Amino acid sequence: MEKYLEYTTVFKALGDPKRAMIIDMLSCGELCACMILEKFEMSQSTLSHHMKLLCECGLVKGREQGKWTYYSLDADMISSTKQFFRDITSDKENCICKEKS
Amino acid sequence: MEKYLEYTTVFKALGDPKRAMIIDMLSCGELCACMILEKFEMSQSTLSHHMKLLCECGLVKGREQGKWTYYSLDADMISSTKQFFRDITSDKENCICKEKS
DNA sequence: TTTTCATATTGACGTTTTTCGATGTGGCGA
DNA sequence: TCGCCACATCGAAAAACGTCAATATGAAAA
Repeated sequence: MEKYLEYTTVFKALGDPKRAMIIDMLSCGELCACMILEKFEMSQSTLSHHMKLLCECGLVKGREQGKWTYYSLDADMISSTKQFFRDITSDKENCICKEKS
Repeated sequence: MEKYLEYTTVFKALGDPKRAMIIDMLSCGELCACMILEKFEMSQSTLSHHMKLLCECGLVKGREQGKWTYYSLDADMISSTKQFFRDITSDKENCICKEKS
């Protein structure tokens, strides 16, 4: 059950169109918050909140440099999320549906 | 932007541990609602609500037979979701981050 | 036909999420 | 040092969500 909970925050993070779009933007490389903000009609505090969620779930990493914060995708978390999604959507021997309750 | 919205409902659906677990259970094959209910501490109406969300986002299909409703995964939606996730997390030429705003 | 069973819907309630304006913080240039 | 800039945090308001008990629906059994 912990496994489901771990990825719950990831999917919740992806379950907002603006955050999904931010992930898409970061897929080409690091960007600072101000560059992301330019693309959206959103207050600065709202963006900051979205970035916090994206970092907390592990999909995104932040790197502070002087006044700026640069954000980039965390490749490990992305691939383990893909793996998780593959796991729960494919047949397997030790599926929870086969547990004797 | 419509593309992000389309998958928003899918990721929201996955963003609940019990629904992710239901997807996992269905990955081995069709199950009726009563079998799923057995695995959870959840009221019948709550499960029905979760199943409705899972169907509405497209991940799950329902098939009514007499008194029972059988649920199963929709392979097409699952593979297109994988594709979408792959798209937004991989570098590409026409990335939105490269659009001149 | 009447009852029973599986599931869906409704209405309510507390919790979480989204968003904003206002304010705080820490670095950098003047 | 002083003020500006990029970003984070706080507090509040509105909307969305998860959950339940009660009730409705519709099919099958009695």
